[in-house]
Amino acid sequence: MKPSSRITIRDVAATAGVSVATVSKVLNARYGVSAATSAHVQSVIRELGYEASLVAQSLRNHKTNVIGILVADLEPFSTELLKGAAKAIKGTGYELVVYSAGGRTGDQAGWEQRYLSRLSGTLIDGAVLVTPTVVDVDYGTAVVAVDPHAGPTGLPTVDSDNLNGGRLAAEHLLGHGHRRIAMITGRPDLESSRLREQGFRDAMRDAGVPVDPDLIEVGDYDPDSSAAAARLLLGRPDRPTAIFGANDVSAIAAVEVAASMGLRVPGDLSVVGFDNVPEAALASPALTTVDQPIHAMGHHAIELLIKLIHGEEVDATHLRLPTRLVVRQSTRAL
Amino acid sequence: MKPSSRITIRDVAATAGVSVATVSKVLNARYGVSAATSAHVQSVIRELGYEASLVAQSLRNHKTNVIGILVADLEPFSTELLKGAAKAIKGTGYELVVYSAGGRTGDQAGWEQRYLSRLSGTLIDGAVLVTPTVVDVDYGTAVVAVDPHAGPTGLPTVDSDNLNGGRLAAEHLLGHGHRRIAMITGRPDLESSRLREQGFRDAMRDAGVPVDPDLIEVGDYDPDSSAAAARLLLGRPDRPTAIFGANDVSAIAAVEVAASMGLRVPGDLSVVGFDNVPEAALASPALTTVDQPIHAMGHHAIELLIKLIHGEEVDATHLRLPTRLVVRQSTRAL
DNA sequence: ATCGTTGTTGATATCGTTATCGGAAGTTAC
DNA sequence: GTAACTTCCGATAACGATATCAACAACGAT
Repeated sequence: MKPSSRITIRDVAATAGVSVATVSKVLNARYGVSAATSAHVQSVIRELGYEASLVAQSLRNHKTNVIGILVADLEPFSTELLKGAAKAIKGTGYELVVYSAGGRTGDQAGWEQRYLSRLSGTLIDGAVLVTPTVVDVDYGTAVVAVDPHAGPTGLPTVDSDNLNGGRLAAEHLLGHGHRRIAMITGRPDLESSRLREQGFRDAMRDAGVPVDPDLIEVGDYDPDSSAAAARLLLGRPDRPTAIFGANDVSAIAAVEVAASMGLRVPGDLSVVGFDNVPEAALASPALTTVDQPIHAMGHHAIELLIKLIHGEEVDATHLRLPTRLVVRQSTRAL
Repeated sequence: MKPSSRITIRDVAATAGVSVATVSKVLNARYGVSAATSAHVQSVIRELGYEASLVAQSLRNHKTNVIGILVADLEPFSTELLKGAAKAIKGTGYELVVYSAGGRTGDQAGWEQRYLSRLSGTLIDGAVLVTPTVVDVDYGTAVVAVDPHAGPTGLPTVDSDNLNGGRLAAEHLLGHGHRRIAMITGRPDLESSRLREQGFRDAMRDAGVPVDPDLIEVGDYDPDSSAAAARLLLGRPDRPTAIFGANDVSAIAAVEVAASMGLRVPGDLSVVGFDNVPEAALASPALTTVDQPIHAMGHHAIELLIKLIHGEEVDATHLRLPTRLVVRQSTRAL
């Protein structure tokens, strides 16, 4: 009583007493089949529980209706982006395949390159890249990059106003009287990281506060690396009164390091993050952070990608969404 | 200068001066091709940057090397499970497609049924179901359920020891002197929810403490629903001194409701959760909770599924992983 | 010289679907 | 009654890969 092999269009044609061509026409609502036979074929389809093979359709139509999303790792930011993308994709007729490089497992750069060449035109119709090492090459497919690699790139892009975000964070701390403000920066190869730092520096300059080079440490957007940076910063004799973390992960790591050193946040140290992932609101103390509309970014990335796949004209291939400051409990006036 | 259409096996055969059959043999390392031609063909493949079409291979081989994971929603638990699955799938030769029903959007039950019938045998070789409404039907594919629907089911399953977990939570609170202990239960249709409640009741009975029916409210594993339940419980004149949330989401919701009512956790109210998602450690106060090894569950689900796909003998189709109590700051002796 | 063996290669059918095109009816107009 | 349409339907060639099987050459054995 095994279900035997899958029901094909031929089975349907046979039991309906028509040709496969007719069944195909019925399936795709093509012109050239009478109402009567159409109804009959449809009833047979229902009766047999026939479903067209997506694989065969893909081969024939040169499109798979699958969109890939490549993330370097499932950390909070990409997870949120994934949620936004997953929601956006509903009802579009596309499916979402998730490829995760699986963290810093020495997989090295270029994995998305390899993935893409293997998949494009064969398993996916397009891809959203949420991964650092995006090089500006001609992928065979439609591609949208989120928070892309530094450097001018011709790739369609979705990001947020990182420059202004960095400025907002610094201004918030400056406005609260802080002067010795440290920063744990992100991955130097990421455009977002550079812009956040630049915004931070701009605000400091505008306020006439010099940036102490000793108070800038690289955190790589990564908890361990950021914790090390925080330990360095807070171990200094003239330790900073505030830290700006390039993302929430590094800010939270800084808070934890501070706590382990007996420093109270925000009593002894103010901390500002970036991203406003859900964890920021849950952290204790709740993290003051720069919000980027992550879900919306995922949404726009999918929308943009689908337009590109369809070959539609897109007015702006570089979408930049606004950032804003969310004040919570991790900052206090000096 | 467009890349023109994709390079096919025919192009390779043509430029290499051999037949497609030979190229195919080289690709699959089949017997029957001389070392010389093999080397030559391989160099042509490299030169042209040829990649075999996964779609065509799928059609021909009746397998796609894609595994689907169906989640009802990307809440913390499924997100963690997804991470575990994503990590486990690396190096297996399979890809992971994520299907999210997108929350309680009236999509109604049966969506995974529809998905599966549309995808199985055509786009995916098997599926992991992380979704409530798993009915015990014969899906056309290999299927593994995580935290399945209540009721005996023949489906291969991965879950954790929910019964003992519920007991651990209750015993912890009882051991701290609590007697008026409330519970916010999960979705009544889920086996996990029922078992957690049962374990809770068992421990209460063994301790000789009667369960006040007024102190059991349904939370559906959902933040809003759980918050409503918490408001009900904490609004009572004889309010409980402790709450056991059927998952971390409801426990955190309860903490928030308590805070909004001016109650201090753990001072005025002890709260225990279930799952030990990352949010539990970040919450303030850090949540005492019952840990289930979510990543491991994802890992085992993928492993089991791949074995099923390969038709291997599996010793146990029902994997039950242990739970353990993680004591943090949200509970205190009465 | 004939036969069998081994090693290498290529034609070809097939997977399940869709687009194209031709043919068989039926209908209308003269 | 025939020409010109309309409808409706089916045969068939793709899509890109793989497995089967036949063909063929080279070789040694008889």
